[in-house]
Amino acid sequence: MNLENTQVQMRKGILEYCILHIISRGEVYASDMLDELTAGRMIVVEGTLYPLLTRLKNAGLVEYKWVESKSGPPRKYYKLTESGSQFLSGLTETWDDLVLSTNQITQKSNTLN
Amino acid sequence: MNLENTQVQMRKGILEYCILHIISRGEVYASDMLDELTAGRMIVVEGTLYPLLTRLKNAGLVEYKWVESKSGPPRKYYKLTESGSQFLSGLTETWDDLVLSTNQITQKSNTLN
DNA sequence: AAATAGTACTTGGCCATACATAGTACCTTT
DNA sequence: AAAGGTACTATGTATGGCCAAGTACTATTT
Repeated sequence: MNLENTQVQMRKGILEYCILHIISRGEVYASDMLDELTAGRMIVVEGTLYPLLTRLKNAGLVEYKWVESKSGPPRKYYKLTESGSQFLSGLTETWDDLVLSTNQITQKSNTLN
Repeated sequence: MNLENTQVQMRKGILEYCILHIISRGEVYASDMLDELTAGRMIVVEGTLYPLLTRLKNAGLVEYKWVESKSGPPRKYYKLTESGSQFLSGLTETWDDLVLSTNQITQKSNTLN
């Protein structure tokens, strides 16, 4: 039980939320997502992102189309499905609630005690 | 892949943070913690809390002493160790960073696009 | 044309945690 | 002694993040 490990655990599920959100803003492919995540200081490696995209696709939350590239192999451009859009709404609420609860619990010493 | 499942995933690691924080405010036993978590709308069941406390104890982050009760079996009253206090500091930073990053990514459409 | 480097995506296995479920042990009340 | 409540324990399942290695395609270099 070390910090690094707990940091990994804390990310579980949250990445899914971030990625769905990024996809919701327009069609993107994996490298675009990595760039946006990195810009937000959320470091993600390929071995995490690609399996996650596959899960989202299998769950019917996203879909993709192949688009040829001028500088390498073709890319999968993702976009949200209707189902994925609804799912994202639910996730947003879940995340907001979680942050609210956590803040209330961890700041209780300053406000109630 | 459903909402309920993702909600569970999102909690991973965060409970550890919340519980360490609760223990940091004074000696408490399991039922006290459950009450505080519930008050913050963070629902936790025994099957989650007790194993977590055992892990924290084995990792040397918390320690406990048995205290007899007037209304039932004796209780384990927990408090943070020096090591646990440092760990909590690290966790606090991790959590704050995670919230910051997530908010930045999910609100990007309003600020940068 | 062959070798090299870069980009995009895939796959298999490992680990830790949240949870469900069932069970143990102790105490008080009736 | 029986019943009910409280406190804690143990086992097994499912999931996701990550590492590491690998495949496949393209462009560039030699």
